[in-house]
Amino acid sequence: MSAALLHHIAQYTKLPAGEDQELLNFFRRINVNKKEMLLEEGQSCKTHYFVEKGCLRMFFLNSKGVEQTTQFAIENWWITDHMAFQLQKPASFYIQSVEASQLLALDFQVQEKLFLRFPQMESYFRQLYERAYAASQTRVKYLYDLSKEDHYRNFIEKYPGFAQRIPQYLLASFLGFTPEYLSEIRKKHRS
Amino acid sequence: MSAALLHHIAQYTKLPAGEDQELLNFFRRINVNKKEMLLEEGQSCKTHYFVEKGCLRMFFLNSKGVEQTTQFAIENWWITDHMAFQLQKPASFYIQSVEASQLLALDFQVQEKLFLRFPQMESYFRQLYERAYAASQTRVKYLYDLSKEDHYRNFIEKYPGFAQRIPQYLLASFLGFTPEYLSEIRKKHRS
DNA sequence: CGGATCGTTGATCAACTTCAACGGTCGTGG
DNA sequence: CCACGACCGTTGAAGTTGATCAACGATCCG
Repeated sequence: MSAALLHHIAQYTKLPAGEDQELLNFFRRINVNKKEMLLEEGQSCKTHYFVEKGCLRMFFLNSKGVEQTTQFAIENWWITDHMAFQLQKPASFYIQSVEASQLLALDFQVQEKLFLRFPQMESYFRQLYERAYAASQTRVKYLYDLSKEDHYRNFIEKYPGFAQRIPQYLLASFLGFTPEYLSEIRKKHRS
Repeated sequence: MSAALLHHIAQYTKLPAGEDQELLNFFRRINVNKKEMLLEEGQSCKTHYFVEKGCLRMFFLNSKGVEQTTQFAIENWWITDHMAFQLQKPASFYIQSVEASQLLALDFQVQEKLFLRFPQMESYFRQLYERAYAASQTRVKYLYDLSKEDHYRNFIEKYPGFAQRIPQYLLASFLGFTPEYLSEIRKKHRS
């Protein structure tokens, strides 16, 4: 049980043997159904989520009031509104389950205690954030460089199968264009 | 001397007293003139740069062969191609000085020794990357939400003065549009 | 079975790019 | 210290990309 997180941590750092359960005690276990809201804009963001099973998404309401998805989190991904989490300020994003999901939750106050008790976790998160930031640099590069159509092609090539896992309007929202335009691209792509 | 980095670190973590010089020995001091290249696409990216004084920029060549600036680094900022740095793979970005600059350089191999000798530096970088990633989430939000014109307005409001420090074509490149269009926006903005 | 939600299609429209041309200024060599 | 060339910012016309709006059919779920 709960092997997912421990296995993930083991890829980055070596934890002391026999203390798995004590480590897991720092986390809350959460189960959610489809379309449950885990965070809403304006709320305080107390929690960092690890997805054991399922899929979450992060989005915000853009200046026209339309939901704009900025991130998905599937198995073995962490997700939160980091600006709100770190500074303990009101969130500017929503987090919602796309599918029924099993999560582990790490609360802000608990995190500091976790680092004191397991210094290896500081190293784990250092490496995790470093990678997340690196991925973000790459993503910004794509956002600058790729046309909407190339963005679509790049996505389905990089994450084959995932496009089938989510409704099409969410994919359009994530890729940054309208469902109508996605429809047009797909038509062109088929023929 | 070199107070800038120590002062920056002190904002995130407490270093042991009297060991400043030993800490600084892990870094190389570098001075560059205007427009010197510190990293080029395809090279291995060995170094993480801290700007004590001056300004660097990161850019890539887009699919049309045009330089696309993705990041500036001024005083007290760190900069590197993180994907290439972490994985020690060929860089996909260029790093170039915008002004004559004083830098501190932390090399990849040295970094691991630094963490062993000064565990607080692991915490410093964990917090730094966490903030960088948070800022990146906010940036992606802007990239999705703001029109090019709003992007310009938002930038000069958030970083007053910086727009005067760099040539206009670099600002246009960073904001993701053509110098011609920036010119048009500025005209509209004046009147 | 019925209503709401989702994907598709086509027409019109706005934002931004591209291209070409011109004037100003900066810095470098003579 | 001057003159020349290269680079930079601006302007306007024409062209693209992708958004918006409205309408329709399909499908999912209660």
